[in-house]
This record gives sequence, C-alpha cells and structure tokens, in this order.
Amino acid sequence: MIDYRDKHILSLLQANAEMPLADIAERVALSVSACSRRVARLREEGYIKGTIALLDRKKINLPTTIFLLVKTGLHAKDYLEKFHAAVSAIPEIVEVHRLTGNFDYILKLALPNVEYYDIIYKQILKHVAFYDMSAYISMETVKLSPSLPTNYI
Amino acid sequence: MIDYRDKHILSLLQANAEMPLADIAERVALSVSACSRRVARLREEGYIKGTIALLDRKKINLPTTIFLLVKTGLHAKDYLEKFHAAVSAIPEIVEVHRLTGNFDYILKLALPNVEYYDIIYKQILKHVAFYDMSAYISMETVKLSPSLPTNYI
DNA sequence: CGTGAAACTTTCTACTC
DNA sequence: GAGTAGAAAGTTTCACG
Repeated sequence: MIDYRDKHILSLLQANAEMPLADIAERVALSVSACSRRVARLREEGYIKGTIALLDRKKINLPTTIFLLVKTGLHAKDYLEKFHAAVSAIPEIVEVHRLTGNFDYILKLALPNVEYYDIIYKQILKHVAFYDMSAYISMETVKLSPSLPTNYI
Repeated sequence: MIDYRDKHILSLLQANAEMPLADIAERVALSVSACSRRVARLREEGYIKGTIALLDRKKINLPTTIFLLVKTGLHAKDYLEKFHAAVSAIPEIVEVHRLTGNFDYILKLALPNVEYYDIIYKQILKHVAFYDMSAYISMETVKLSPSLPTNYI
C-alpha cells in the first residue's frame, strides 16, 4: 500500500513542504510526474493533512513556553465539556491533553513573557474551577521536532 | 515595521501554507503582487521560518502521546550535554524542555502504542541516568493548535 | 506602497513506451 | 514506473500612479 519511497516523500515534505517536485523526484529516484501522483495520493488518502507555515516565536513576541499540570478534582461530564470549551477559547493555550495518573490535564502555553501566566490563569478560572494547577516554565527548548518518525508506517 | 495586514497574512499562512496569493490578497484587501512582496519580506526578516507538511498521526502509526516528567538529580554541565544528546538522537522524542521547579525536564513522545514507552525508557537509560521519570499517557488530545496568536506582534 | 499585466516557474494531465 | 509535451495554475517582476 505504501512503500519506502512514499515514506521518504513524507519525511521530506514534513521537513519542507515547499520542496519542488523536481528535488523530491531526484532524492527518491523517481520521475517528477510519478512524484506528483504520489503526493496527490498521499493527500487523498489522508497521510498529509495539510501544510502550515512555521513562525518564529521570538519574532512574534511569544518566546515563553509554560506547561501547566492541572488536577481538576472533579470528573463530571458537564465539567469536562466546560473545561474543554474554556481552553479552546484561549489562543495562548496551544496544546491540551487529558491524562492518566496523578494529573488530569497538561496544558502548553505560548506567552510573551512569564508575567502573562497570571492573565491566562485568571482567564481559565473565570470559566472553570479546579483543585490544583502547577506551572512549569521552560528555561530551554532542548528539542522541538516538527517531523515525526516515518518508520512505523 | 509590521502592520495588521502582515499579521493577517501570517495567521493565514500558519493555518494553510498553500493558500494561493490570490486568495490571501482577497482576504487582506490587497493586490496579488503586493502580497507576494509582503510574504517574501516576512520570510527574509525571519517571521516565517519555513513550511511543513502535517501528517496524520494515526495513519503513520504514531497515535499515542506520552509525557515524561524527569528529575535528573544531577546538574553537572557534563550531564546536561549527555542528556541533550541522548534525547536528540531518539526520533520518537518529539519535544524536550528544561524546566524550572520540581521537575528538570519534560519530554513529549509520539509512539505506536503505550507498550513502546518501555523501549524508549530503556534507550534513554542506556545513555544517561536519572533520579525519577514519571509517564503520563494522553487519553485525549483536547487541543493541538498549530497556529500561534499573532496579536502580540 | 499600491496596481495591473506580462514574463516566468512549477505543477498537473494526458499519452506513449 | 519513465518520459515528453501542452495546458493550467501560481508567482515574480516590471512600468507606472
């Protein structure tokens, strides 16, 4: 269904979605037209969901990353929905996962600076209550890979 | 230096890097050529770092997300470097931040399933020791926004 | 800075082997 | 799947307001 060349194409596009088909063709040892067809197929079949521009976090004044670990202490269905709606509406919250174990949620925030944390904190509080929320400030982004491994396909 | 139209262009490209200049032009109420120049400028000045294809996590057999909270218990410079090198070399580790507070590092893993956690755990252990590592499995990705807010520019 | 049009590049789509 | 070529689409450049 999907061969090693398709995987190769995916990993190339994952690193640079603008790579010309001619370049891709060369690297995967295929003709341009064959590559064009493969890319179209990978889109149709849903392997490629879309392409996005990566912005410079510092340039757009969002250099600070903070992780929040939340214990809600409440687990009613109604609460879940409220919580989800609240975090969805705040654009500075860029990632939210519901977890197993000690913590109920992990949130990732992109902020202009550490002080903004309080603003977001209050915004969340406005919509929903929780038992505990601990903030962990990222001092250094050691790794942030936009590319996922393609060797499990 | 950067006006509201540039911000608008950035937020459009952040959602879809392939949007034709004609469409962008229409939405920001500008001509195609003016948009072309603006996009070129935003790249040159480093606001746009590049464009990447987003792959479907399920399709490429990496549906599982796990967060690891690490306490190293060691803080020698030598150790830091080893740790950074170790996590950089493992492609399933997609994100690593050095933190303030109780925990030293947070890692985000993309895996085929929960069982793979043990493999990664051992791989990390091979290269570096640590005091504690707790795993939190994401049961649900409530939010994962590829777009950052552009209103702080 | 903006515009519109021309020049150019890239991609897509047959069609042939 | 390769190769070619014409059509289509998208982007960049230019003269000009």
